[in-house]
Amino acid sequence: MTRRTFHREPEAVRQNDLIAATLDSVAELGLAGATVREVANRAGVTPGLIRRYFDNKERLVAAAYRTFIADLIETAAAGCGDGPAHTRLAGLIRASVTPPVADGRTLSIWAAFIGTVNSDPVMAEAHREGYQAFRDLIEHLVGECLRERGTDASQHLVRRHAIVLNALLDGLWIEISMGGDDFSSVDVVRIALDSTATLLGIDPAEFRE
Amino acid sequence: MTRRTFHREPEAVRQNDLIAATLDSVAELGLAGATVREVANRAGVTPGLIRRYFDNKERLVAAAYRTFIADLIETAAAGCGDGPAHTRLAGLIRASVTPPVADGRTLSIWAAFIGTVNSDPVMAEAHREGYQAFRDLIEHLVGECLRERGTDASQHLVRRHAIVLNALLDGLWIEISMGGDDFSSVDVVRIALDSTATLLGIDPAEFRE
DNA sequence: GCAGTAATTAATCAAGTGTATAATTTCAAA
DNA sequence: TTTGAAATTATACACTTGATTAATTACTGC
Repeated sequence: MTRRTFHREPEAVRQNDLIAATLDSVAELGLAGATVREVANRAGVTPGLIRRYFDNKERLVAAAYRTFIADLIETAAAGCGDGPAHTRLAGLIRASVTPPVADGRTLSIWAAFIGTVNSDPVMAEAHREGYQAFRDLIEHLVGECLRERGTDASQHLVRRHAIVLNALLDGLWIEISMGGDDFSSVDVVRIALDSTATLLGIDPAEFRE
Repeated sequence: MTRRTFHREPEAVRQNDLIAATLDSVAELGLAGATVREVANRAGVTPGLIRRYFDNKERLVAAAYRTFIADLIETAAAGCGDGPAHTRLAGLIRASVTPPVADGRTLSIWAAFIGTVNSDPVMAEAHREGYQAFRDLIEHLVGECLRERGTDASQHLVRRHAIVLNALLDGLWIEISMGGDDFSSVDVVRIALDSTATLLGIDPAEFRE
């Protein structure tokens, strides 16, 4: 009986592979399906190896969540591009309501993780970090946007607008990703942009890039 | 050695107790913590009994989800009261962003369940039912509201407004329930009502009940 | 009070879980 | 080519899980 052959990988690569395999497992099988053996199989590796890269399964899952959230925000933020603030904000919104940010797989992973936040302090911390980052990004853009057009941009108002806009984007993202409605006939990007403009008191025409 | 004493309960009562125990478990320990034994303990019952009321654990969890969603929507809808449509809509909004609809426990349960929807067809169906109900409720109220004030209430426009409003409420609900921000200084109800009025093109003053 | 039915308990099972460790294999350096 | 350290596999263990079944108990109708 011969052992299976294997080849070594740099630490960073193996970690990434394991994290990717974890996210795949969570997306397809739910958090309960992301067992050590399942993850190892998907990574083309033996279960025992996981322990060499992560102290325990909890750490692996937490690391996967951090990576997932960071990538998600980065992808959304990449839609900003550069230019005037209202263009960057529009880009962020567009990115938030279209794939790959808004899609079923992403929502599945997000929801699975969110469900643990309340009962798992480690996950709660990982969540708080990522969430704060997105909120700050929006608040910053909204502030710049208002200042750009010379309207009232007091801290209080900016914060208020950021809360509402953030909520709207979260909600739209969920609705779209869930896929329950048929948005085929409706232009979700248009809806998102027009609603944002209405909420911020901006002429919608300027938001259509 | 004597057995522990017990007393019989009507079928409906035991089922409710088991479902309530399941929801408590999910809220405090996450879905993974809602084991047959944990649920039985909380219900003051022996694990084996569960199988007399539910074919298997999956059914129990699905039943718990249905009950949870139905109660949640009912609670929110109860905020409507009666009167003119815009008053009822305002009531629904208020109820959606304040306890007991908007609170950490509710969000925890919701998130835990949502995380299973993608990988579990039974849960997916249970989810679709509840979600549709809330969406229909909003769409109906929005339509009535627009017709009430004589503005354009075409099916297309009503649907569009319902999508946006539903998203906004979902997002606000999540933000508030999550509790990350300190909404102590801000009046969330006010924010929700004003935003809705702005989106629907209604005078915010009429929305402050 | 008594008997019978059905709810409930208790005990057990096989399967799957995360973890630990020793035996192997790879690969880079000498 | 050889050697040694580190990555990887293989195996095993203790525990938890959901499920099953027989023994007991509580309650209902007579």
